[in-house]
Amino acid sequence: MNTASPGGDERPARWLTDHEQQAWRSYIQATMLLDDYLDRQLQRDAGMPHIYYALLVQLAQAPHRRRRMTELAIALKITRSRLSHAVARLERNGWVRREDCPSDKRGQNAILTEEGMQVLQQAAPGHVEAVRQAMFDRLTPEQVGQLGEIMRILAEGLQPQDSAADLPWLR
Amino acid sequence: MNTASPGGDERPARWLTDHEQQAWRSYIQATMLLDDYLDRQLQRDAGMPHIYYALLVQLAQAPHRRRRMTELAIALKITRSRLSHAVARLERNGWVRREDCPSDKRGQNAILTEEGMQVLQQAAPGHVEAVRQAMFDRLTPEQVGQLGEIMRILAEGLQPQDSAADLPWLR
DNA sequence: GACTAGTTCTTGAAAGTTGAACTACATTGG
DNA sequence: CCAATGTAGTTCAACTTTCAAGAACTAGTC
Repeated sequence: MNTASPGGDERPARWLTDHEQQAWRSYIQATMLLDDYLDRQLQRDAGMPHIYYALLVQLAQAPHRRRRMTELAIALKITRSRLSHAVARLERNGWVRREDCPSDKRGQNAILTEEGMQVLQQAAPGHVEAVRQAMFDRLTPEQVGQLGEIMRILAEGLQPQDSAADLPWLR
Repeated sequence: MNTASPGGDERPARWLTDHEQQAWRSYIQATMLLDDYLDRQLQRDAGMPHIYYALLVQLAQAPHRRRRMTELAIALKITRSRLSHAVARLERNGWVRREDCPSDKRGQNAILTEEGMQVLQQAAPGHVEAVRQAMFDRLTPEQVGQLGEIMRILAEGLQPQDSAADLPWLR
């Protein structure tokens, strides 16, 4: 019905220990719940899903409030296709506009509009408060450190290999 | 364009410390990357997204390999609507079938078919290996413990409101 | 110049998700 | 028993995401 797992099928398959299983289940539950929670919060208070908000944040922090599409896609760790649709939607809302890249005619810059900046400024406090209340108010400073370190390790291991390799305009 | 944040706008809004921001960014990145990674792995090797796989696992572990729809939705922490669609799709594939609940005519049981069980058994080792390779092989046993504890705390805090209400002994 | 290969971004269709409206049945209180 | 209200699950419309394909451009090579 689908491709068999590649070579070495006879390997006895290391299972997870109870300890690991418990951590895994908690991880899945917590990340799903938190993701849903923040998505709903932002949908309600700012009219957009979490990733769209993150996109506006990226633009707000960038010099001149603008950034190349590919750069954005990499920073947000999403596909260019997804980004295209997202920017198209934000553009329809008037939060973002596009501009041809002068140095590379294939390129596009996404630019945060004044209106987009205002939406962001209105949404930010509520969002930060939600994050704080859902995560940081519940963890000790020590746990925050542990979480940061663990997540840093996991993210590093999942980075699409090339990542830093070729972005000449970032150098 | 959207609802203004409710009352008390003048509150100075506690921001995140650098320490917290760093942890937050790593968290967002790691969870996005891991989710994508596992979704792709399961789509490739088992022809379904992660949550659908989790649904089959739930059924496989349930007595008689069957479970009430609402019960499943709660266990998976998804909406009933989403579950309806998921079961419909899995039913079209022949992995799951439905059955009227004898004791409550409104109810439906989802049942794992023999074919579904086989798909699951084929997919499981590869999935476990992916989880292991992406997470547990990179963390020390101590970190696994920390992660489990942290995620347990977060999940608990996000449980749809009632949760703590009728578990007085947890207070 | 023109060929080839690679990059950038968009597009359209299919698959998945969401929230609200809806159907059908169950339960409760008079 | 009956009306009112609640619960189980589905369906609809709007939206987001993914996948595969393609248009437009750049750069290296002969």
